[in-house]
Amino acid sequence: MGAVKSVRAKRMPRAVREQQMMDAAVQTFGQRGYRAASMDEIAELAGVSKPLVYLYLNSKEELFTACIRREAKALTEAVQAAVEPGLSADRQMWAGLEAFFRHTAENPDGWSVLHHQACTHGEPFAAEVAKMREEIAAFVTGLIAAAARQGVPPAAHRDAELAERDVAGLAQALVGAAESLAAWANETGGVSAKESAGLLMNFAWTGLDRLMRGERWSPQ
Amino acid sequence: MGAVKSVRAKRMPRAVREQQMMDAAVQTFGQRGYRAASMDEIAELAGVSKPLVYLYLNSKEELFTACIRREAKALTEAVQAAVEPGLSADRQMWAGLEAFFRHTAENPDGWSVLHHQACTHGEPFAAEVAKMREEIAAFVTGLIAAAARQGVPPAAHRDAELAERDVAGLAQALVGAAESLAAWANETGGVSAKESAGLLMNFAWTGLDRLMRGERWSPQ
Amino acid sequence: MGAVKSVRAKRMPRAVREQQMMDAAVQTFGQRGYRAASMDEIAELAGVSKPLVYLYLNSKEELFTACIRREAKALTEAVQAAVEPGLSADRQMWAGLEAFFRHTAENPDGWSVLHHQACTHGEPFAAEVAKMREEIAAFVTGLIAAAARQGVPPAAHRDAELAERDVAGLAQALVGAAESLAAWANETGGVSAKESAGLLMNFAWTGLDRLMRGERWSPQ
Amino acid sequence: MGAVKSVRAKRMPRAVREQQMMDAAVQTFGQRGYRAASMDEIAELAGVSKPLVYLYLNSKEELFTACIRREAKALTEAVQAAVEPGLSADRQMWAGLEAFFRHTAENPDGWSVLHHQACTHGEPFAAEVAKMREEIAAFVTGLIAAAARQGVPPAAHRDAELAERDVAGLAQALVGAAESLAAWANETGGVSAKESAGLLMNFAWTGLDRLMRGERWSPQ
DNA sequence: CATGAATGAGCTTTCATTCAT
DNA sequence: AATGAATGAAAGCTCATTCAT
Repeated sequence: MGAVKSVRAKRMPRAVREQQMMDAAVQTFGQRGYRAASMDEIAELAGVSKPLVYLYLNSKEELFTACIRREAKALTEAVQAAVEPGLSADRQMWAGLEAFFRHTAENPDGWSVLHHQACTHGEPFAAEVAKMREEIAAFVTGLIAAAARQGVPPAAHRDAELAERDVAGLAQALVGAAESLAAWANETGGVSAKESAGLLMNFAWTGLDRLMRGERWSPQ
Repeated sequence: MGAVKSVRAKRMPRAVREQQMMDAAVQTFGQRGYRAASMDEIAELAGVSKPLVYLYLNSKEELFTACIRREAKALTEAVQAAVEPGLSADRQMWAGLEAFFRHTAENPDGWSVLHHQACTHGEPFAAEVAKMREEIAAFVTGLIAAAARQGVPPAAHRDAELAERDVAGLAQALVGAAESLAAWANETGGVSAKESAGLLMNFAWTGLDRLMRGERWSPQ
Repeated sequence: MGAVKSVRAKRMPRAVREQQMMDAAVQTFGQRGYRAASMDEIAELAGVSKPLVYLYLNSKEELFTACIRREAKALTEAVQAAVEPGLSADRQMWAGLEAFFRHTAENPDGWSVLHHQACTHGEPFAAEVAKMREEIAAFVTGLIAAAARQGVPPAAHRDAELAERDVAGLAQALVGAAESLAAWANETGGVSAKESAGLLMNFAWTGLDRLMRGERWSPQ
Repeated sequence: MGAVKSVRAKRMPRAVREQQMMDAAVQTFGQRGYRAASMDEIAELAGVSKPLVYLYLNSKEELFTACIRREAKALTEAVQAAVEPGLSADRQMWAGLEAFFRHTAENPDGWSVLHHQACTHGEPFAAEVAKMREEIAAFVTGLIAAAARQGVPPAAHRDAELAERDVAGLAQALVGAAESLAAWANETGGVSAKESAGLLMNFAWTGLDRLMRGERWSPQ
C-alpha cells in the first residue's frame, strides 16, 4: 500500500512527473529519514534520472520542503474538511481527531515525513518544519479556544478563563497525544481511526471540559 | 547551558574521557540528529582526536547506543526516584510528571536524543531505541493500571474495567502528550516543570479519573 | 612498457572507461599488492575520479576480483590457443610453456596480480584467487596425465602408472617451476620465451618422460 | 602448532621478549600478510604493549625485516645442516630437499613470510626479500654446478657444459618447483617431506642428470 | 622494564550535484 | 523532455607511531 509504481514511462507532462517524484520522495524520506534518503534512490523509485529530479525540484532540500508542504496541506485539509462548523465543540473535535487518525493511517509515509522528520534541527529547512507544526498547533488551539468559549456558561467565565498560554500548552499536549497514539496505532495494527479518536476523546475531552468549567486538579 | 567545556586537558583517565566523549556525543546527536552528526564534530567538541573516540567507543553506532542507554537510564531514574510508592495514584503521577518535565528541561540534548532521534527507522540500533520507548510506556501503563485498581470503588468495577489495550493506548497518549509538552515548554521558555505537570494533570488526569469510574464519552 | 596512458579524455562510453580502470588497477595491484594499492592511485592512473571507479566497479574487492578474472582468462586463453590438440604430448607441453612465458613476459603486471597477489590469505576474495590457481593446476595436470597415457607403451603400464596424487604434485611442481622461471626471466631480462620453455622442457620433460616409463629415482 | 602462547609474564630479559615478539610477528605476518598485519595484533599476541615492540624493534618495517632474516637463516641452516659434503650430488640434493620440505612443513608461518610475502614489491624492504631469494637460489645454483662438475665424465665435458645462465635458470626453476610443492603439500596435508623430496627428485633430477650429460630436448 | 593515553595521516566509501548531449 | 557521464567534498574508520609516567 502506498508503494510507488516504477514503470518507466517516457515523455510525461511535467506536472505528472513532479507528482511521481514527490511520491517517491515522500516514500523514501518517510522510510529512511532525510539524511539517509539518497537522491539516487528517489530518482530510481520515481523511474526517472537524477538530473530530471534536479531540473524539476532543484535540490534535496527543496524537494524535502515540497514534500513537507504537500503532506501538511493534505493532512490539514483532511482534518478541516471533517470539521463541520455547525457542530458542537466536542463533536468537532471528535470529527477532527477521527479524520486525523484516518488520514495518517492511510498515508503512513507522508505522516512519517511530517512527524518523525520534524526533528531535524540542524537542517536548513528546520524553519519550514517548525512552521508546519505551529500551524497545526494553532488550528487545534483555535478549536480548544472555541470550545472553551462555547461550552462554558457565562456565569462561570471569570474563574474558568484559561490563560492563553495554557490553551497553547493544551494544544501541544493534545497534538502530542494524537501523534503518539497514531504512531502506536499504526505499529500495533488493528486499531481503527474511530477507536483511536474515541480513546483520545475519553482521555482528553473530559479533562478539557472540566478545565473549561473552572475545575482544577492540584497537588494536595 | 549544557555546552561541553572543550578545554583540551591531556592524559586523563579513561573513564573521565569516556564521559567527556559521551557528553559531546549527546550534545551533537541531540542538536544535529544521528546521521547529520559527524564523528569529527563530536571528537572536536570532546577535545580529543577521532581515533580516541573509536578506541574507547568503537563505532558511531555503539556510541549512539551508549548515549541512548545513558540518557534513558538517567531519565528513568529521575522519574522513578520522584514517585514515592506510598502516595495516592494521582500524587504519584503528578510527582512523576514533574520529575519528567524537570529532567528534560535540565537535559535538553539528552532528551532530544531520546525523543527526536527515536525515529531513526532504518538504522541498526532502532531496536535499542524502540526498547527504551517500550520501557517508558510500560512504566506509565503500570501507573495507570495501578491508579485504576486503586482509585475505583469495587462496586463500579465491572463496568469501568478498562481493556488492557485501552490502557496501553492511554499510556501512549500520555507519553506523547508529555513529550510534546516538554518540547514546547523547552522551546517557549518560562514554563516551569511544575506548571507543565499541573497542566497535563488537569488535561489528562480528570479524564483518566472519569474513565476509571466507567464514564465514557461517545459521539452523541 | 605497459604503462597506462593517463590522457584525461572526457565523456567516454562506459565500456571503454571500465577497461581503462581495469588496466590501471592491474598495473597498480601488480606493482603494489592488494593492500598497498590505493583506490586513489588507481583512479588517478586511470585518469578518472574515484567515485567513477566505485560507480562502475563497486568496491576495491570487486575491482580486484574483476582483475583476477580478466587476467586469468587472458592467460588461460593464450596457453590454450597455443596447444594444438593434434601434436604429441611433448610438443603440446612445449607450445603451452612457450605461450605461457611469452604471455607473462608481455603482461608482467597481470602476471604479478595472478602470481604474487595469489597469496592474500586473509582477504575476502581468497577463494577467487585459489580457484584460479586450481584451474591452472588442473589444466596442467590434464596435460601431464594425457602425456602419460599417450607416451607410455602399454606393456609398461602397470608398473609405470602414476598415482593420481603424484600427478597433481608434479603439476604443482611444474607450475611453480614455470612461475619462478618466468619471474626470473622477467627480472633478468634477455631471456626469451623460447629459451625459458626450452630450459624447462629440458629440466622437467625428461624427468616426466622417465617417470612415465616407470623409472624412479630413489635414495640409495 | 606454532601458536604463540600469550601468557603475559612480566619482567623478562630483553632477548626473550624479543623472541616472543618475533614469534608473534612471524605468525601474524605469515597469516595476514605484511600490510594486513597490524602492530596492535602483534603486540597483543606477544603479550606486550605496543610501545615495547617499538622500543625493541623500532618499526613495522624493521620488525618485518628481522622476521625475514630470522626465518631465512633458520631455513638455510636447516638445509645446509642436512647436506653432508661427502655425499654424491644426487644424495646431497635429496637430503637438502627433504630438509627443506621438513622445515617448511614444521614452520608454516615462517615459510609463508619468506614465500608469500616475498612479493611485496612496493614495500621498502623489497631489497631485503630479494636478497634472501638470491641467496637461496645461489646456494642451489652451487649444488647444481657441483653436481654438474662431479657427475659428468670428463670426456663429455665440452659439449655438456651448461651455460652459467642456464644453471641459474635451472636453480630458479628448481626453487620454484620446491616452493610450489611445499605449499601444495602443506595445504593438501598428508604428504610427507620424504614423499615431496622423492617426487621432486624424480621430476627434476633425471632431467638435470641428462642435461649434464649433454642430452637436450628440442622442439622437432 | 613497561605501559596507558593519544594522534596525524590515510583509507574505502558515499552523496549531492552538474555537464554535455 | 530527458539522460549517461562525471566529480568535489566529506564521512566513518584504521593504523603506525609517540609521549609522559
